[in-house]
Formats: sequence, C-alpha cells, structure tokens
Amino acid sequence: MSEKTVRTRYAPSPTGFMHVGNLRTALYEYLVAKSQGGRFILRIEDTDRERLVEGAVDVIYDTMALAGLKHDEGPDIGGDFGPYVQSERKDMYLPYAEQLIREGKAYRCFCSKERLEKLQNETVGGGYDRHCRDLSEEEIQKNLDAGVPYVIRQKMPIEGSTTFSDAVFGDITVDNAELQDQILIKTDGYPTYNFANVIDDHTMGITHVVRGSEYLSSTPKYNLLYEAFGWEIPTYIHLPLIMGKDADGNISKLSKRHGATGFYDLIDEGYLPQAIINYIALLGWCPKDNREIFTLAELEKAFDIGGISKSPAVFDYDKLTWFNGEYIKAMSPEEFTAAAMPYYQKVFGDREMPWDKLAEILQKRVTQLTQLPEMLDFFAALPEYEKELFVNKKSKTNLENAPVVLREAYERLKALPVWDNPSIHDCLIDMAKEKELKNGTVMWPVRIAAAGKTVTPGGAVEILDILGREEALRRLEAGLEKLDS
RNA sequence: GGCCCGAUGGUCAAGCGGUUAAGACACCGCCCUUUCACGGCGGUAACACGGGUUCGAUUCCCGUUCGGGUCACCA
Repeated sequence: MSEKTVRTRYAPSPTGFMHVGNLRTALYEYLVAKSQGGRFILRIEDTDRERLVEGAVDVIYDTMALAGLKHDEGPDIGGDFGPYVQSERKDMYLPYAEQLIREGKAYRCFCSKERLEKLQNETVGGGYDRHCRDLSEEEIQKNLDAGVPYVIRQKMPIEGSTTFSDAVFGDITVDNAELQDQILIKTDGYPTYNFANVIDDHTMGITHVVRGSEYLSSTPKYNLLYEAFGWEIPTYIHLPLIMGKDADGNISKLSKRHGATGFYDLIDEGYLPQAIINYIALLGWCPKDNREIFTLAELEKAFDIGGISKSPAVFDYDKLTWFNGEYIKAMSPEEFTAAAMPYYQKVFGDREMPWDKLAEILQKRVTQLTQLPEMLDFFAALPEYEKELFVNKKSKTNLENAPVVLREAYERLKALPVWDNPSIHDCLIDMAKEKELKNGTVMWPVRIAAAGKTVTPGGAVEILDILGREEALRRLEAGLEKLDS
C-alpha cells in the first residue's frame, strides 16, 4: 500500500510517422504501468520547432487508439500534471536551468554555431572544448549586453565515472570524461530533448522510464541532472532494439528501407492492429510459459520486466503474417465480413454477395486482408483462361474426358430443383459414384469452368453455390464451348 | 576511432552448473482433401571461437571475433 503508484510515459515527437519500434516502446510503457496497476501518460515532445509536421499529433492519437493503448493522462484528456505538450511547458524549463547556473552547475555558452562546427571537424573525437565554461563575470556581462545569443550548458564532471542501474541490463558504468557539457537550453529558448525529458519526467512523477537501448549510453547525463537537482532517479528499463534484414541479408536498425515499418504501412498491408501488437509484444519479451497468442488485456496480466531480453530482435514479416492469420481465424464471421468489406468493395463495388458464404471459405485461408481482391476477382467476372487449365493429372482430367464430364455435370446441375451447397454437393458426388469416376475428375473441370483459374478459395461446390444458379450455369456453358473449339 | 551493450537453429526464443538443449515462425516430407489452403503427423537445423574456474560448463570469469548502439543548438 505504501508502494508508490507506477507511472510511465510515452513521449513521442510529432513527426507524422509512427514507426513500429516506437509503437513497441509505447506498448511496453503501457504494459509496465498496467501490469502493476499504474498509470500510463502521453506527452508530446515538440521542442524541435524546425521539424514540426502538420496533423502529426493526430497520427499519434489515432495510432494509440487503434492499438488499444489508452492513456490515463495526456494533452487530449488532461490530468493533474499538465500541460502535456512540451511547447506549452516552455516557460518551465528556463528557471530550472538558471537555478543550475546560480549553483555553479551550468553556464552560458556564447560560442557561435560556426565555431562549434569547426571544432567538430578539427578535433579528433569531435566535441565542445568547454570554451565558455569558465568565462569571467565581466566577459559574460559584456556578451549579455551585446545581445550575443547563447545556450545554457551543463557542467559535467571532468573526472571519475558514473554508474547507474538498469532493470534489464544491470549496472552500467561510464567514464565522466566521455560526457560532454550538454546543452540544456537552446538559442531559441527551447530546452533540448534531454533536459526537457528530465524536467518533465520528474515534475510529472514518472517512476519508470522505458525507452530503447539507444539511450543506454546517454543515461549517465540524465542521472547527473537528477543529482544536480537532488531528485530521485527513476527506474530505467531499456529495451533491445528492433532490427531489420535487407535483401542482401544484412541486419541493421529497422528503417524504411526494410519495407513497411510504420504502423499505418502495416495496416495498409492488411495487418490487424491486434496482430501487430501481439507480435511486437513478443519481440524482446517472452512470458514464463512461452505462450504466444495474447490479447492486450492478457498481456497486461502476464507482462513482467524480468522477461525482457537484452539482445536485438529482427522483425520477421513471416511471423507477423502467421499471427495475422490466427487473428483472422479467431474473428466471428460478422467481424470478418466487416473487416473484409473495404476489400470486397474493390471487387464487387456495391453489389450484394452472400457474405456469410464468402466468410466461410475465405476466413481460414487468408493471412492478410489485402490478398482478398486477387482471391475473389473471378467471382465478379470470369477471367480469360486457356482450355489447358482443364488438364490436371492428379484429378485424372484431360481434354478428352473434360468435355464429357462437364456436359454430364451441367445437365444434372441444370435439373436440380434446389440450388444450395448440399444439393450441388450430392449431385456431383452421386454423378462420380454412378460413373465410377474419382471425385476430382468431376470436380476439377466444373471448378475450372466456374472460376477460370486453378487456384481458388473453396472448391467447385462452394463456388457454384456462391455464383448462384444462373451465373453458374452460364459459366459451365461457356466452358463447354471453349472445350469444343 | 573512443565508450557502452549484446551473442542458443534462417528468424523469434526457453534455459539461469549436470537437460535426449524446449516451443513458435519459416522450410522439407507424409496423411487428409473437390484445387490452393486449413488441419494432423513427422523431419532438417543451434549453444561464435580460445583460454580459465569446476568433478562437470550453453550457463560463471577473461580475451578474440562478430553484431549493434552512442558520441548534435534531433528527438
């Protein structure tokens, strides 16, 4: 009961693009909080005024909502620790930086960007030479009076080392000599990411900082800041990176060159949000019992920090596709039809189809909704096809028996009093039995004539049924004609 | 290049001093079947290397190699 409530935050920059790596970080932030009855906060980090993108914040809201990651506090819903947009907190940061200046832990740096750039190029390791760290009062005042623009930098210890503890990587020590006198406040008055992050996390009561392992080596800088202010250091949880594999088999940090890596790219490719979430949850984390299929709610219960892996994970589209297929199969027929409708419309327009029958044959064999149009196009219009399609060794069909079988099947089907799946099925099976033919020998030519292609969802019976009597018979006639020519 | 981190099959991964080294995806067979698929059954395939420590190392330590990250007035 005395335990402090866990608070995590997802702090994206509005760039208009939600990378799956970022989404995965958001997921883990969410799970760390929810698995411990904590709160998940959304904060928008827009301190880079030069890279602002119109409407980018909405992309973040939409993605979070689609993924099911509901935040407890944020710009759109408020909370006790607002504002939740950094640009609206702008005035908070400078006083903290000035406090550090007064305490001798930070200083104004008047160096021009040109000088810094030169330094960068000339010095072996690059980096700032701490030129302004020990300016005299007079010099500082002179610059101030002259209106020379300046930044505020933090004084890093020159010697010694800093050790911090990470919940997944353990203790990590870095020499202070590696640390630069980092900029806290930029010339434009805005705080840098690092500085704003620390101030915000502290003032928002964030207890667990979850982020990608690319921040591992800069964490000592953060801690030095916490220490300078005398604030409690949060629990760090660094996540292994998500990698991608290119055409040549080379592995590197997942990026656009690896294909669809944005959340919406994946959605556009026919992946379900829940499948994406489930898959990326397992990219860097493994439950004790090795289970694979999880809803978000189940993840909230099962998640534990101890199961987070240290080594980078390669994003595997095949496995994602498998997950997607599993989620599609788990849908109710109604849900499936609703999800498939946009793709159905590409093929059928506004035409009404027996959706339940389509779901029946489609649901278990689709792994990406985007496959639908190509699988279904033949229902809308009989494709052009060669009569060689009637030849199939396994079914023992050839150009000699196909016309005979098809004719017989056509006559029998035409005489059917009722046109439904069982009737069609029995009709064709009975014919095979009576004629002492393999089922396939009857089914193959019928299906080819009905569909005009060799690979179809469902067999001859399902296709004839869905086509409806009139259209089905018309296609069989066309098939006979083709065989006679 | 300096610093930091990592290393189990092609991929995700379990393992936490003694195991026939799990499982999943992918791949390959077989069965089922009215095609493809689904489903069922089975199979190929891994502890990067070299030193220690130990009765015993995939597990612990050191080095090598390889991979990744990071060194901005970007986040």
